[in-house]
Amino acid sequence: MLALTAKLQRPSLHPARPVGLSDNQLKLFDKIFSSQPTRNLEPQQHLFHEGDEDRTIYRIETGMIRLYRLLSDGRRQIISFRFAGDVLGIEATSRRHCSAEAVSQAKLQCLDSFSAYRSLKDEPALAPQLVTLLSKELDNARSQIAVLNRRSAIEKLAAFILELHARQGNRGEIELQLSRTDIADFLGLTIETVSRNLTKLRTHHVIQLLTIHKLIILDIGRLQDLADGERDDW
Amino acid sequence: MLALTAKLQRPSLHPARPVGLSDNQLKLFDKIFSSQPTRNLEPQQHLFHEGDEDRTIYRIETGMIRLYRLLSDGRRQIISFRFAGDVLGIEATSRRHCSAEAVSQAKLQCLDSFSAYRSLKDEPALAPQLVTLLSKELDNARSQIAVLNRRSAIEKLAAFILELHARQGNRGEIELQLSRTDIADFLGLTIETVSRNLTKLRTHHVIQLLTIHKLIILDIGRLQDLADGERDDW
DNA sequence: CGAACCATTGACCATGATCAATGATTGTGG
DNA sequence: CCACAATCATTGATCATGGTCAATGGTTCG
Repeated sequence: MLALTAKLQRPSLHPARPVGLSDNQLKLFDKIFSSQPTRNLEPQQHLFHEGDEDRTIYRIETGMIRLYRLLSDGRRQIISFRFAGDVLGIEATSRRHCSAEAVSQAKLQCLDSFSAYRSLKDEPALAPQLVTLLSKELDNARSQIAVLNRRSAIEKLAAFILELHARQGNRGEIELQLSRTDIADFLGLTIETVSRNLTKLRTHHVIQLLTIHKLIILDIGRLQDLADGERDDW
Repeated sequence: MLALTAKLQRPSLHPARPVGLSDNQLKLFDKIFSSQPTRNLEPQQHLFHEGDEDRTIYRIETGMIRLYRLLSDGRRQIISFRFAGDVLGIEATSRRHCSAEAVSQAKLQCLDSFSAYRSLKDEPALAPQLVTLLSKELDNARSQIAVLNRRSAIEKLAAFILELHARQGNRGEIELQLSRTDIADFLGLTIETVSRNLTKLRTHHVIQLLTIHKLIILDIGRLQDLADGERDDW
């Protein structure tokens, strides 16, 4: 999921532990994934649904995927956004725990779990790496638990922007391929609250909105303070 | 973590996927854990802290453990409560992601990760089981993400009580070994809100409080409805 | 160009946090 | 064993945050 370069002990949307793999781990996975078929997804197309029995493991080559669950009242909780290099679906035991849907056009490498477990026999070094991968996802999920609770809308949003910023290589312009609804469903807010707080950041010259889906950070220190819950009584 | 028997699609505190292991999985783990040393913890004693480098894996024999993280403002987010049979700490990669502390007196079996990975060589069937175990924790964490967000205090509390009830074998009396602060830190509420909503449940004859740490469910249907967000405008 | 969708803004309201006081329970030392 | 302190829980009053409803403005696509 998204990584964030943040001070230690400061709860961020996700502390700096990306789900992706280190270089030598990548090599092993490359070897396994390389001979596998790929799959292309159009925006809004589903990869799998909550409850599905399929157990394919995917690695994102390009594009962006959202994982989500539907709540009883029809609301959608986005669990995580996943990017190129991330691995999806190792966690499926008998059924999918959540749905996966393309945000942007995406290309994925597919690996059925039988092949994966066969590979485990030839390649025992793979097991600890699977554990590592899952551990990072778990860490990630737990970070979000710590974040979603009892943090104000502005804190969540500031942290989210910083996260995207870090994830996109700290470049000046930040691409929001996401709709306001996506952001809201991820942060556990309404679109109105997201919109209002973006405006607040804008009018206080912390960010600048170039278009609806593109923004620049003007005052990253301020943004960091906000994400950390430092009080600013504007 | 806690398991909850709830209708499908109805978000519960945790859908019915307990972290514990199935019988034949237990046998394998028994074999590995059996020759290992144990450790006893007094209430409020820590097993490990966030950031620690130790990578021991534990299985709870008796007692109750809470996993938590500290937020920058000093607040504590309880990630999960763990009971007898649950396994802790497989997810540690280089450092602990969260702290573990005994709620009640607890006895744990310890397994250092070197032994675990050595066992993996002799026992290749173990790897998928480790994955399963972690997957369940991940599922669990994600369930809590879906739950903590945008659910009212009464929904959270009702679901929590049902969870404890299921976890304690659906017996009449429910033991709350936890303080109000524990509950609040788990559900992302304040102790005042927890207290007020317990009172609300009490005055509407949904539960009865025997002592501060013991309660009976009087109207489980009502409680279920509340947990599911069915509107009751008392 | 118009329709459909998405985002913004405003007014109002409900929920739960905060501050504060009182009651209950637990633990400790005389 | 009681008395006192300390901790924990309950209850009340007030307030702020963010949700809801509603209207308007922008963007995109056929």
